[in-house]
Amino acid sequence: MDATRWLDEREDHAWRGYRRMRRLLDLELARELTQDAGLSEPDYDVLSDLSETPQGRLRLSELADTMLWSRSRLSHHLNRMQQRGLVTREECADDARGSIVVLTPAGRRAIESAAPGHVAAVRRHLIDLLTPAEVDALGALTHRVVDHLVDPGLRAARPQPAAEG
Amino acid sequence: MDATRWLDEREDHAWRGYRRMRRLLDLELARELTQDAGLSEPDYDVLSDLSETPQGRLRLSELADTMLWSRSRLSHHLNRMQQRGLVTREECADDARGSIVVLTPAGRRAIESAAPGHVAAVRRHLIDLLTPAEVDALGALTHRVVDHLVDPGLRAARPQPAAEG
DNA sequence: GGCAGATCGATGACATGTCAACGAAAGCAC
DNA sequence: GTGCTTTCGTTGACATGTCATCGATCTGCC
Repeated sequence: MDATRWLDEREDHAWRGYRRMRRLLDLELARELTQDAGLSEPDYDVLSDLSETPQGRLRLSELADTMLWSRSRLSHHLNRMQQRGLVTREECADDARGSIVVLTPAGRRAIESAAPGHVAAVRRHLIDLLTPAEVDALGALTHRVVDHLVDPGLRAARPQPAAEG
Repeated sequence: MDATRWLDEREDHAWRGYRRMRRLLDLELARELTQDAGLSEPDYDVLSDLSETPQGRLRLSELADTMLWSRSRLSHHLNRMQQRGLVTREECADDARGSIVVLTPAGRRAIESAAPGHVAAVRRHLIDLLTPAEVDALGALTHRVVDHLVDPGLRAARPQPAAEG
């Protein structure tokens, strides 16, 4: 049992910063989204993923996997969205167990009117505060962490500081 | 009404990466924390902040502000932690409205036994996957975003790549 | 002192997320 | 086809977070 390697000052700074940003950024984006469009962030994400498909239709399990949600959570959330008329469910022809989530016209209007404001908020509170190099670093770093979480066997190594371009 | 500036490919990559990392990293850290120490992340944060004070005591509102929690949320959560014997409440001498949150011996044991494993998990799943430059970049970027959210008036500008000091 | 308004923390109602369990249907072995 | 196992999506119970509200107390002002 060797001694714990605590976080040094820089590591601690990064870790605390990440957690504070996560909390405050989420709060602010959710606040603006609710105020401007009457949608929660989960609502927005569901509608957004649906609207990116050609037909505005997705198998429930496929949508859940894309969003990294449990089927249970998605099912509950769809009930609420369905009651508000944003989505409907249809039976799946191939698989009688399945159900297909369908964007309603109202749902499409909702996401289309919400998107510009939301993207602007993401820019204003995050993206436009970063240098291009930081945007790239954030993209690289987050995807490396995600890949490692999905498959720790990959031993997702730190890229070598030098070399490579 | 000018056209929306959508996210370009790199910006979208960073934004999607951030959201996926946030979700997966939180899930994994919470999972390990529950399994190894019987604590949730909120539990851990409360205990951690308390244990960093000399006496293990903090005014409720002070703790709430530090954690960026609402007083309501903290009050609810303390009820649950109190029932499990991790904290207690004491009256505040200076201010009869106030209450002081106190770490119990059991609470101190809980955080002290949980901390090494949790820090190791943070290293394994995040910090140790980053280059030193990325750690610094993450620290700089997140704190800039946080400062801007706390006080947008600061116009927290992107640091100039060159020059300036 | 006495009043007006702010702050503190608690509470109840409600929204949301998690977890375990379930019935129905599909897949697979034989 | 018959059974065993897995997958799909739903459901109910419960844990957690948010919001509006409340009584109590403090603060500043007169």
